[in-house]
Amino acid sequence: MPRVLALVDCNNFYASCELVFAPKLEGHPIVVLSNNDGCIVARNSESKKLGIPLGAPWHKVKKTTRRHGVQAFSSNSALYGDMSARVMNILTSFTPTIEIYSIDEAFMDLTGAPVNSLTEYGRRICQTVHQGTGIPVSVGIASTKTLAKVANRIAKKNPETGGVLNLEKVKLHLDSLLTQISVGDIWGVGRRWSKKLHSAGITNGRELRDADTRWIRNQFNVVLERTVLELRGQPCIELEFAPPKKQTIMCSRSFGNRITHQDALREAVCNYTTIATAKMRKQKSCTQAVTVFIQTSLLNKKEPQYSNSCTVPLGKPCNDTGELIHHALGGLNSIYKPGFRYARAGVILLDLVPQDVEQGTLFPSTEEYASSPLMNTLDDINQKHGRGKLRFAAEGFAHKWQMKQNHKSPAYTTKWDELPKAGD
DNA sequence: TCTGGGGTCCTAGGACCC
DNA sequence: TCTGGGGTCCTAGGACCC
Repeated sequence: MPRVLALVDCNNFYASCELVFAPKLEGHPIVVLSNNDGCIVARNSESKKLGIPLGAPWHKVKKTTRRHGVQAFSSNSALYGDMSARVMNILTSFTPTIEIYSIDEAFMDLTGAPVNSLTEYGRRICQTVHQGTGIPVSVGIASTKTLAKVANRIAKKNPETGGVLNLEKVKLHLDSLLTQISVGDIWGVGRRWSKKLHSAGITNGRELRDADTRWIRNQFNVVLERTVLELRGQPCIELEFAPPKKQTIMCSRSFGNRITHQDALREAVCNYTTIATAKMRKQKSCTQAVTVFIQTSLLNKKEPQYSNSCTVPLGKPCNDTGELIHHALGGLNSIYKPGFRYARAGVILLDLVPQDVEQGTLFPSTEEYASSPLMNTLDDINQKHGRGKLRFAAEGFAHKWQMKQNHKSPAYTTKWDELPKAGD
């Protein structure tokens, strides 16, 4: 039976989330900013029409966008995460064979569904998600993930499709559709390879599909070769219904203001360790090494630059926040140099292993690496009452380095005291 | 003054071993 | 002049994704 996949992708996801709770702004241009109000990461269609570029540094475009009446929102990840979960829930009610690919995308396996009613089915998905969450989505249907991505893209760009395109049904036009897609817009082709492909005379999706696979493999790698095969309708990338555990977990932030004292850096590193470690315990893993890194602003060429990192091997798997803070601070101490204005720091937990398996020992002891009651209690309380309710003293309270969020919307769906009020 | 954050996979080359 | 050959493991860096 030929495989049938759908890619469901939320339109302008972050911007759409904000609009759900600010319906008055419907029809007006809005943008969503990255952490620290750094740059623009999402725009609604009105902002796109104004020509506001994705990725633009906010401080550079703030004035002009204001003139156009653009409303800006700071990143509100709690809101987006919660809205995402609602969307995915609805998709799962259509079929359990779904791979949640990112915060705003999911692949669905529709193999076996009658081909002629697939477009209709896609429409129902759009309507149901929109009704249930207020989020608009597009659906691309095809035989491989890469082609489903193509279909989704075309559906999104062409309103006359109603947001749904079944590539199997428009096969006659496939060549012309692929010709219209620039090679850099194909899933799996980034900026670097797009450039290299262009200089080899391959400029659009059709030319990539028809390229010689051996040549692609030699000049690029096996990953791009798979992309070519997928464009031909030959599945190479499987669906993953159960997401694998993360192999590394990172937490890093740019600071709202430059840091010049080690005390503040220590505080930040403690906080990041706490966040990363809680994430790690949530997926029931232990780490075997922790990396700390610090950087001055790499973009500011006028300032003296310094960046360094330190990896501390742990000897045995660990998931205890206190212990990891100790190691992270030790690492920080060995790389810290006074006299610089630090812009960013981060903590990475490496070589993650399952919590209750001690690797390489003859007699694994399960108790030793299970979360301690203390860590469990800590996680429970912070889960219920919000992160930072219960914390290590080293995390501090002042947090002068905390990121800028001057335009943040409330946590409408995840905090009781920030629920939207009727009449607002 | 101010430019995000968090991941994965692949490959080449060096270290090391026999 | 001329200094083996083959295998494995690890790491850093480069590419990609959202």
